[in-house]
Amino acid sequence: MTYANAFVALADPTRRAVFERLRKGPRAVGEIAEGLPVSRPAVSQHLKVLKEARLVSAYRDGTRQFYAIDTQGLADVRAYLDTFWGDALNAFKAYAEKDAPRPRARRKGSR
Amino acid sequence: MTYANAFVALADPTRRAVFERLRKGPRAVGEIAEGLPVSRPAVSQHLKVLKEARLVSAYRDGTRQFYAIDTQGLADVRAYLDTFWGDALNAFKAYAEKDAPRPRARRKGSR
DNA sequence: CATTAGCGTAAGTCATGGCTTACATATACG
DNA sequence: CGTATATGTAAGCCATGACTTACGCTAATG
Repeated sequence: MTYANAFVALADPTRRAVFERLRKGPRAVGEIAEGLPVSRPAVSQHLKVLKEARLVSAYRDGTRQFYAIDTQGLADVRAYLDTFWGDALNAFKAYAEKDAPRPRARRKGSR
Repeated sequence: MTYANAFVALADPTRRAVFERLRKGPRAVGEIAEGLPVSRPAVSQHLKVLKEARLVSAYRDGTRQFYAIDTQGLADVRAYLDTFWGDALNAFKAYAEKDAPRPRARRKGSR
């Protein structure tokens, strides 16, 4: 159920901005916070949420903490979404076959 | 940028429950609300958010309003996530090639 | 050791949003 | 028309969470 956390994580614009800053490779917290309109502690809190959603991973290098994109969380979200695709298509199919061929209003007297 | 709304929409558990109830085909608002631990107006509000995120579509049938899954919003989210996959892999690749195979200290007055 | 750099955590503030009940709107039907 | 059914909207309450500043902790450095 990590996809639930992933949705929550990616729902916040600032947190997406943090996440997107890791596109070009691992970055330290200070580098990520630099240029963002929020404080560095705020970035730390966002990274924590992203990490719990398995969207990022971290490792130390001296006093610095590097964060990188973790594709695990992305895969979880993708898998969740894919279940809807199949279901949605199947549902439409079943609906078209079993129920009314036209989803229009069933008029009264006529027919 | 509808993926932003989609993330917000799917971040809420109740709203996901509403969304998942459409897996097996279009449903009226009353049917969706039935069995859920929230009131029917709450479901209406959730459906509004889902609709604005292009995750569901709606059509009338008499006094009833049917909602169905709209794959457009799903596709938008998927496309957004896919950009990270490529970037993440490329970044790792570039990192493994250019920088050290071991994430050892570098830069900034290294000695 | 003492100091500095780099992060994480604590505590408190404030806006957002999810929920409720009450009301408004729209369509079918006798 | 008047009523019933089905849904959307309004207003208000309250918990959650995103932000701030202040502080604590760890690791490199001289």
